[in-house]
Amino acid sequence: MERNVDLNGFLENKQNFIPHLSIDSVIFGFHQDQLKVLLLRVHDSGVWSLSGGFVRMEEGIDPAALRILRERTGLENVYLEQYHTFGHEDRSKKNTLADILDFGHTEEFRNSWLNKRFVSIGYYALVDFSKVNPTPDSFSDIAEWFDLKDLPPMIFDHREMIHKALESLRANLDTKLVGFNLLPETFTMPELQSLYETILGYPLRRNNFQRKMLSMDILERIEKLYTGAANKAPYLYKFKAPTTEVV
Amino acid sequence: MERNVDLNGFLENKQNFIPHLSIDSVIFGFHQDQLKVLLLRVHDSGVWSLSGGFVRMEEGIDPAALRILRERTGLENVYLEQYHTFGHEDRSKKNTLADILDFGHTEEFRNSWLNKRFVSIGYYALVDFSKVNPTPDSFSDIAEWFDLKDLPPMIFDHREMIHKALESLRANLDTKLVGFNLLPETFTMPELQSLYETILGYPLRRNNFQRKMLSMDILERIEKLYTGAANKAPYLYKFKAPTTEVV
DNA sequence: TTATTATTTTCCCATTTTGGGACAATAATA
DNA sequence: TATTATTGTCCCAAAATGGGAAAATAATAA
Repeated sequence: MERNVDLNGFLENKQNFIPHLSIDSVIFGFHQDQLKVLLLRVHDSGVWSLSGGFVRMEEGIDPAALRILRERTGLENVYLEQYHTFGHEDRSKKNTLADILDFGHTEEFRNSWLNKRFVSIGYYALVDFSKVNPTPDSFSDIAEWFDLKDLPPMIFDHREMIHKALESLRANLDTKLVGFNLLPETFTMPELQSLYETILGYPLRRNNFQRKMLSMDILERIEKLYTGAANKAPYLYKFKAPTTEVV
Repeated sequence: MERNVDLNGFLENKQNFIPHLSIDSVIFGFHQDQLKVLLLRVHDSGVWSLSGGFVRMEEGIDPAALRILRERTGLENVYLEQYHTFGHEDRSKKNTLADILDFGHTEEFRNSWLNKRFVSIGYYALVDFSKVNPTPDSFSDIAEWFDLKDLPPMIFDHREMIHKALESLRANLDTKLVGFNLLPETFTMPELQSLYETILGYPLRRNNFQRKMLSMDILERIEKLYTGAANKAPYLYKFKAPTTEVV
């Protein structure tokens, strides 16, 4: 079956990518009290993948990760962190592109550098959900947010990559104060608490959470936010330090 | 100048290594109250390097790291942790092997896959200093321990790799309790404290350190150690959990 | 105008953890 | 038996955390 898949010279490696090496980014967002990841659907399949790409021969891996991220989200300044490199010998043998994509040039694909074993450098990105413009790549037709607790079937070992990224995010949450990158410029204390609870996976006490956050002297209190609800209006805060930190 | 360097078919990549990808391990040891790293001297040069190697086409990166470690130390079960992947576009452009090694087949080397740009996966290993049998590889003639505070000139970006490994070790010291892998089977409390102080780089209080260690219920108190010194003999301890954890 | 309701914010006290000084124990030597 | 150099233990103050309760307040209902 012939499908309208444009691989932009990928098969011939016209862009001179490093072979056997890829980059995959877990793009985290926060929306409606849920932690989300941006996934790409492999062309006309039920299988999804992380935002990934390759490293050009003269390109650093951090710039490559930022480039890929820019292409998938439209964002320039993103909090990006390299968390682990995945290199199990069989990691790209299950749910391969060749298994999924049965477009015209399958034979050509099977023999191409794309269908070889890959070691993948894992990054995770923290973005403001509302600012992202999800854009599919050459291998996918849809870019969509998924709830972390309700992931679709995924290519290769991408599910484990997400799992490990979340572990790393949790470990960095308190030390590197990265959570703010998932929120808009201003936010309320309950919103911030919900973010923390969602990432950590367990509830926190309002009083103690607020005490801890305020004691760190990293938040600036703006005005109150009147939502129209029949209760006390929460304060808006903004993060004092620049919220985006690029690798 | 012709030198007796045996590259074991490296130049022709007879072992079918993944190109542009390497593994480097920072091997930490602890000796005479000093944190040490095992370095290899590039053949007949004053430049040293980490224990490194390449990944075979059908080999996972963790097994590859263990294989390299085994070759350099003679140890089978080592605590090994992947901490960062280094992929700056220029990282292998300064202090290159080609600059250092001017052995006969320089021209062949300059054109070989070895002289290309490499992305390197960084691991660090924690070993019992006394059990290591330092062994050079094809590119080096001596393997030697260096004090972390007195490092020699190093190839590529290996100095930064060590620095970042130490940062990672420090961050993991309390959470993963990895320090014990640097000590022999049994050790005294002052020895353990010295290890912690050396890694962290600042002094700790005896009383509080002991209280903390004992409260974790991870140490088994053995008999006393009589050294002949004119003072109270310290207890020997051993770590309850298995001290080696392989990636 | 006043009570009610749903939240947010603050306060306070008990408990736990940590900081840090002092003392007790002890192995060899004088 | 006293001395010396460590190691091991104890204790109290200070700080951090756990957790309940009260105060504040924005809209609505009476």
